[in-house]
Amino acid sequence: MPELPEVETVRRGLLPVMEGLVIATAQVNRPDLRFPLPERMAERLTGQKVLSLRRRSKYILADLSSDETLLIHLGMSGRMLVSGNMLGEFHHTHPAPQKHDHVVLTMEQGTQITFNDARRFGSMDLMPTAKWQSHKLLADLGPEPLGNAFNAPYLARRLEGRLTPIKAALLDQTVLSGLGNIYVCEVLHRAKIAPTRLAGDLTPQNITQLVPIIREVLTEAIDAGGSSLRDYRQTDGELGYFQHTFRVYDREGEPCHTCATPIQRLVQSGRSSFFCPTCQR
DNA sequence: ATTAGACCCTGATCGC
DNA sequence: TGCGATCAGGGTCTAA
Repeated sequence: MPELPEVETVRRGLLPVMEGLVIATAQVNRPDLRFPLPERMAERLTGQKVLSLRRRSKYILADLSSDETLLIHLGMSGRMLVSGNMLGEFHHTHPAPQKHDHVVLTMEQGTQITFNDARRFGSMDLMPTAKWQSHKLLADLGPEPLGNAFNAPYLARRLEGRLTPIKAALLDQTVLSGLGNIYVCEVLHRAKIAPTRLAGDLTPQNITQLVPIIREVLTEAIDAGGSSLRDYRQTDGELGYFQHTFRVYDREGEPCHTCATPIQRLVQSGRSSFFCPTCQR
């Protein structure tokens, strides 16, 4: 599942084949994703020009000429794959339809954009563009980690007094939006903070260090095209390569790059935390 | 108000 | 090779 860097990579991959261009047809193969697809989605997309393609947290938003916005969430296993006639280059054939190709958009110049999602935790919705910020899935999201509203005073205020582990607090999308399991693990290792530390027990120095580390990890991951473990692919089917840079995630038993102590794994609120028991306190 | 746990669904992998 | 248990980048909902 894609976290912020993977979603941003997908958005950048879709940009040249969607923004400013018209959706010729929309085909829905399966409407029962995480939530049912909106009423008459295919008709509401057909003939619309995509005015802009934005990202909010782990969501992609396509603003349409109809004054509606298409909201896309990839869930755990969702992919957006681009094929066909792209930017004047002719890629001779469309790939064979795959299992779990739930929605296929065909753009006017012939590009096909396929939403494939084996687990169907992903979702799509349509809403009035003017009201996008109050959409149920977006209304409670915390600030973008790469934006100005996310800073040390803000984070300190949100963590103050919280008895939950810092791991859980950073996964809480109302605190900040965009981090997932991988990047929280990586951030906490770089910040030398144990995932079990209570959020309210972080020192002001911890919090001051955390903010630029979060920005750094996410920026590096975006530059690497995201992380590909199992499902995630860029829009051209290529893998991201940030996984080669992991310091702790999925490295249980392997030596810490800093001190050689074996990386440990523990389960917190149902998810694996990977950490170095020596470096992270 | 917070927080932990079950649940949603499919597929890959591992141990037997 | 087969089979069950376990695990997986997400989030929502319920109940304590």
